[in-house]
Amino acid sequence: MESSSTSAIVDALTRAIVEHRLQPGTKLAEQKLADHFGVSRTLVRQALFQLAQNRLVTLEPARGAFVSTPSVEEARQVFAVRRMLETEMTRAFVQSATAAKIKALRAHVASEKAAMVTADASSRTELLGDFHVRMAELMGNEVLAQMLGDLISRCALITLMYQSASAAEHSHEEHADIVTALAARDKERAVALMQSHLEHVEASLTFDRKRPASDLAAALAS
Amino acid sequence: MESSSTSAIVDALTRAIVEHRLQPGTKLAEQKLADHFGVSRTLVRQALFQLAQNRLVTLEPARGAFVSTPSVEEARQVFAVRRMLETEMTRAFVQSATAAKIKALRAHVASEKAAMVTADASSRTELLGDFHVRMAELMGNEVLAQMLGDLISRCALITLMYQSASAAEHSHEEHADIVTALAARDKERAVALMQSHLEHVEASLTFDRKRPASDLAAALAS
DNA sequence: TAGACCAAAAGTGTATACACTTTCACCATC
DNA sequence: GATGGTGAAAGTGTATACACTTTTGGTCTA
Repeated sequence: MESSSTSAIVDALTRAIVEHRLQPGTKLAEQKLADHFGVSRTLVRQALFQLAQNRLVTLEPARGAFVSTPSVEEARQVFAVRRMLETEMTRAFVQSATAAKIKALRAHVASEKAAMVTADASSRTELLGDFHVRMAELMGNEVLAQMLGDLISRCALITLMYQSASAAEHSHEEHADIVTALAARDKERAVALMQSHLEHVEASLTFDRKRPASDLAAALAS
Repeated sequence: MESSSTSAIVDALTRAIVEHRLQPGTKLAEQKLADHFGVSRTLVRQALFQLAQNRLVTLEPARGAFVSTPSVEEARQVFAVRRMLETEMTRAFVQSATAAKIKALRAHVASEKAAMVTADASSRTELLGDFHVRMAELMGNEVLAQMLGDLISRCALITLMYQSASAAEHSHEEHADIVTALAARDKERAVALMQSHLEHVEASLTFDRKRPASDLAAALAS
């Protein structure tokens, strides 16, 4: 593999985890990762540390790193925070909405629509999450965008663990409705739609799956 | 994996930065820190990485680590996010408020009052920030509490960089008013008070200070 | 057979080594 | 005196070494 800085390793592992090639609970042995990426354990350890702070990986002292298995309780808390944050974000978005920003959101929804037909589950999940991050970015608040991005990558892990099939289609339609309300500058309607959207996503989680730990080498091969 | 040594270094540096013993812009040389803490550079580097993710420290490639100097723009964004999050948190708090929770907040406000007279500026700032984290904790949402804690430690750095004197007293009084509204289950009043409180804190920042970089050894001595 | 025990293997935690980059003082030049 | 170049010193980035812990697998025993 090519010359990998720490962030390249972080990105590769993040994708593998969020795209669900690495199942929650999988052990991430340092030397195996180091061999795979062609670097020393030093860089792998840095990457694992960073992923642990993103909550995608859990570190157990003297036992090693594992892909996180978010609990149901944690999932509910993450969604509760998202509701708080995004309710107010939506309100503020209407305040500062411009034609260009609406257009950008419409474009995103359009690309969602395309992906619903063609793409696989993890790509769809990623794109659906990006809608929310996109809103934050369009407001010009990097702090908000980064924070929401973190929350949503945690959601991606949760969603892929627990989400029932065919909820994606529903999410996409709700995004479209939200954009319509934003375009109409209808603040209260937009907020209400966003809240019910997040409630729907949370409600669609089944919270009863269990899957086996995945094979490290195979998952990173792609 | 996450050894107590590393987190001890993180804690010590966090305190030094938040308590303003280490001025923004100060260079954090790895070997000097390693000597001071009596460990190898390895652990110091891990700590600096972690602090960089908390935004208390900035890493410049091949040049080293420096205490962050948050820009005015970043300060405004952090406060914008806090307003979003805490507006809704306050709303939710009223919903789930119990006598015990109100009592806990009253106790905190009382300890603030004591500190206003006796404690130094950074202790007061810390205690004032803890009020907001305490609210999150009382709601039983660890994700929220941790996220707010991160935001507030960034605020502490910002506040200590920019805050004009005597704003602390004002904050304390506003906390007391918020608790009164919460105790009365007056949702809208509590939310309005929280919002204006955060606006006041942000407005009290002067955004025009400059201070020299501080001496590493002296700052960590205490 | 089930369980306890122990040694080897595997793996993590920390320190150190070394290559490469930046910084800085010193000197030569204009 | 200012400017620019040069080499040593300091510092960062990555790899490796080594101690210590956990895991594993087999053997002995009841």
